[in-house]
Amino acid sequence: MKHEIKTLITQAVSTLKTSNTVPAELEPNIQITRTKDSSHGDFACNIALMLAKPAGKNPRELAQLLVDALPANDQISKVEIAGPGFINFFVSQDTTLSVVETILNLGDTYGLSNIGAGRKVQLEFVSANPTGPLHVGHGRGAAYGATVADLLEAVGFDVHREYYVNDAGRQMDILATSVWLRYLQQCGVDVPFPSNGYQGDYVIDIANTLLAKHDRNLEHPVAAVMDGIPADEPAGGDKEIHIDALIQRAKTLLGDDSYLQVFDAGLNTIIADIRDDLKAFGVEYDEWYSERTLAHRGLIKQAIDRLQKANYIYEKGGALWFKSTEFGDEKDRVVVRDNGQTTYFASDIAYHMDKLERGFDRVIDVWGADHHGYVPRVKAALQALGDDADKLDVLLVQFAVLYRGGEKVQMSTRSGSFVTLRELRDEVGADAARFFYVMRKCEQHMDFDLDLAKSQSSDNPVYYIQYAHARICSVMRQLVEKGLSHDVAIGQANLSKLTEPHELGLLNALAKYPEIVEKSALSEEPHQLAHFLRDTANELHTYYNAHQFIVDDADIRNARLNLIQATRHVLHNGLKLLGVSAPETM
RNA sequence: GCCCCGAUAGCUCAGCUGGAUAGAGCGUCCCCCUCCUAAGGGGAAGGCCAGAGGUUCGAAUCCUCUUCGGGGCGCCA
Repeated sequence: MKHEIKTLITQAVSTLKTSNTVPAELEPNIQITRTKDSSHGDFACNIALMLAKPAGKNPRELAQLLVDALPANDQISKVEIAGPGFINFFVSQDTTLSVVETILNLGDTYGLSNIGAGRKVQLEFVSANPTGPLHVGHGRGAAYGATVADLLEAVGFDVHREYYVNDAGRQMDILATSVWLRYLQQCGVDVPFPSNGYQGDYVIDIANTLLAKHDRNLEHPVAAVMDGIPADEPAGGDKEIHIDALIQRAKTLLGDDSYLQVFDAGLNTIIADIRDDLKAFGVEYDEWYSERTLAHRGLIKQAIDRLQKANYIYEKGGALWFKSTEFGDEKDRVVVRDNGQTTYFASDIAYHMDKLERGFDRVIDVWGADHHGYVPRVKAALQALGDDADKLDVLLVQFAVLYRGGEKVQMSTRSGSFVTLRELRDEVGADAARFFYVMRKCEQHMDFDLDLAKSQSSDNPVYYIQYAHARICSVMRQLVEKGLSHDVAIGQANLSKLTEPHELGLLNALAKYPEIVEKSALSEEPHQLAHFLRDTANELHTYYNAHQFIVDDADIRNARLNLIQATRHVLHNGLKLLGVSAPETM
């Protein structure tokens, strides 16, 4: 409907252009908005206010000219000029009511569209280092990324969901070494555990499976492990130097093959765990992209070569630097260290180069807001490579802080006692977690109230919406118990009897749903859908309290049942897009 | 020091990308089940949209400055 009114206005404007009432060169941005107040009709357009000045007319006068030039349309029952010069449109009753039939026909597909026209979008999200279980901070990125992906798919984009696995680099060596040291401890070797190692119990679990598989074949005496290793921090040394020495020692004593086995035992166990965890959270990927393969396929070298050929690489202090400052970054960045190893950034350049070469029309990265400083250099690299950096959008997600009993829940990765995503799911359930995470704009800091997420009351928006859905299902069960049935055709024929304010409010909400989905998707703002569903649930509950659905008059009864069934579809479809279940009983 | 995000009711947040009288929920106070789930509904009170300038027909929304929060500024990943 919105689009149709826009078309009408566009035609009216061009009519005025041909009569020279409005300068022909104007290309106005026509905005049609839903009104807040029903006395202003259903839709409003502010075009006359915007064109008044360039056309040299007063807004109300111009509005009248536009209204006069408006083509006839039987879906519009009335057009009014109001206030300073708004053009208000009143939609005909038939059009208002037709949404019910549309929804009942389309069912699960109501709200889907094809604005994306099959354009390929790659969406990378979570991509947490596989050095331990996901924690609650990752949960927000997971819920947000998955929902944006589903929304984009709903409006017709071809979405590719990807997890970038950081399976190379020093952090992974620290993990492998941590696993091996725990393994040695399980063997009874009295080695100290480094302060900078991964402290979590899951490392011990991995060590135990390693022990079960390899018996004591990876064991070395404590002297061989620790002799000549610089002191750890608590002993007055440097924890970084200490752990690096231990990594080297592990590689030397184990040899390449055994070291890789320890490394992969850690990596594979954790990746499998992350995959299960996300799956239980309703989040699945099309691809798990390995950082290691970038090097194996020569992509890192290829990327650096291309930058070199384009003259954006120079040598300083034994390292190779990328001139990212030429593209607005605040300083140049190292891509190859003086020890010959490429940096994480070099991998990321190669990864993003590869993303664009895979033919996506658009590439979206969902990152934690703490990585925001990283955006300019990645964009700089794409520009330097001659790729279209505008195809890349980075969505930054702010932190979520958990509250329990009004107190901030302390998190500490260091001690290994952080709150994991799994613990969160166990505590509040996947539905509440998914909903709460997307209830806020992503750039908004979030207070996640665990008690509220758990509470089964109207305070909790998840239950409130789910309850509206369950209530409708319950009404349908009651109908059967009373020996009645729902006749959709009779309901359809009597829709015009739905004239109560509650019914009109609900009809309005249902008609708005496709616009909400479109807008949530295109602006990457799932919270708009979350808020819409809450409002729609409210309309339903209000209606439920004010009116009886199962009434004696079969005409009104079936018309109302059509309306609430349509509402049920919208709630169901919307919740599904948010990754939340729509239970039939509660 | 530089950069990013935020500041709206007592609390947690919306505000449809510049429009009509700034909205929800919670909390507080009053009210509604012999009736389809009270996991619900109705009503009341509650606001200098952090502050100051600017842009224009019109600003919570856009620009500048200030104040206060959160985060980031490695040859770590």
